[in-house]
Amino acid sequence: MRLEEIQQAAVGLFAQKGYAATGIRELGRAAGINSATLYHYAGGKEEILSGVMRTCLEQLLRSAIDATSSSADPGIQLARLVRGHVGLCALNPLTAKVTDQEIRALGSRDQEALIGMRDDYESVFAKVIERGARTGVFQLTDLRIARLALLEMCNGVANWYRPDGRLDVTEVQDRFVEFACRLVGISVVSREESGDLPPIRLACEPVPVHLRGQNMGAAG
Amino acid sequence: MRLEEIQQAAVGLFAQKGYAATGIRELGRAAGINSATLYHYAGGKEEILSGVMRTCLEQLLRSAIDATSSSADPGIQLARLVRGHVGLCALNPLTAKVTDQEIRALGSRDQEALIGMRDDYESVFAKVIERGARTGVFQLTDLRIARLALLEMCNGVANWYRPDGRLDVTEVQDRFVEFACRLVGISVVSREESGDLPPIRLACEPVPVHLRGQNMGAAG
DNA sequence: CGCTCCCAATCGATCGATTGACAGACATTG
DNA sequence: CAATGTCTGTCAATCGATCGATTGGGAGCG
Repeated sequence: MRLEEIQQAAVGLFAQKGYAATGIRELGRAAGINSATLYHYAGGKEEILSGVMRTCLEQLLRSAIDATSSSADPGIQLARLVRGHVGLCALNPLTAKVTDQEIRALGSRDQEALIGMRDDYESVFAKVIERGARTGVFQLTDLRIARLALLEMCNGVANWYRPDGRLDVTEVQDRFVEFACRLVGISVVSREESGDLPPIRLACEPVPVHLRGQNMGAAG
Repeated sequence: MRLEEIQQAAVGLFAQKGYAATGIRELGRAAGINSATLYHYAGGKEEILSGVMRTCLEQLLRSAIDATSSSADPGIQLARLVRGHVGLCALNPLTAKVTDQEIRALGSRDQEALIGMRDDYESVFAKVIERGARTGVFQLTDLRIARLALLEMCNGVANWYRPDGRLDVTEVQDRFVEFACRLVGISVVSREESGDLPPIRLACEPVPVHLRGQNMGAAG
């Protein structure tokens, strides 16, 4: 699929230089095509960005719904939310970074839609935290600050984690589940309790160097 | 001072739209001067950005040295570091956001210098965390992940806190000191122990609406 | 022929930066 | 006092370059 190659090239450049500082000729060059051809497949610069962000937020939302549907325990729900979020940020750091930082680059139409999706996602966290605090499981003074601190902490993974680095994703997830549990004042939820749902690599995420040339799973 | 007005206008626009998406004519309009006049006072677009970032990082470094010099207890040192960082992010959210996100926009000269300052600052955190873990005060599995999670959590304050909002800075500082202590596995350091060093408003930070027209302290 | 894929060339607009000139304040002259 | 020179502050106009986007047409294939 030519669109995915374009998206991968775009995500790489957007994450490195920012959306506004990246030209469409540069995008074309990185994808190996002329800038005019880029419009044929992707429909324009802004459409590339909004498509990438929608892909990322849809996956986050799906993961959040999964995380809260298989147990009613707020601690386990929180651990699964964190595991899913950190897993996505770690496996798709560039996509996650672009999604987190470039909303302001979009026109008001796309911007409102994507902010709505982000709000939906964050409200899942808010509800879990609220229920955990109301039932006396979590020990928190200010629920809003706790949610913001937790989400920023998890989002930050996209700023420093690299799939070709020394740390493996599962270990980072374990560590962040531990942080999250400590943060809300409960004993640490084990990996068995929080489940080991495999994180998903998004199609728009550039393939790291150490995975280049590998069989991608499906028959080609 | 005309330079500070320009910096304030620039920080406001950079934080809202990003450095690359902000034109110098737009900067001039926001500062009430012609774009050519802007060069007379500030020397160019990139120089404005690097000046703002240097101001911010210098203040952070000074605050970190203060935080670690008045006590040898790793817990108290960590609490003071967090209090200082959160205080600066809360009082100067736009400057902090720009400083955190726009390093990539600079040329390699300024970029290297500022990355060096940031590394110096983060290494203060690293040393405190290392000593706290080595002496058995902190309960941590991976020191690097803990440092990164902690710093991202604190940096995030700049993304949501607004000085004209409902929360007061001290309360946010208290909450984040609590989170930090929980994160490293110690009992919460009280406000008395961590000190109440008043956070500083940077000259480049735009003045929030609710403070407009007030006497700024100095005569004249 | 028709269809898909692709690009060189070009559009008007805007970019960061520079130039040259004008206005006013102030000091130096006769 | 008036005339002149100098310096600072300011901006309209302009520089070449690049921006996102579009056009028209060529290459390859069925």
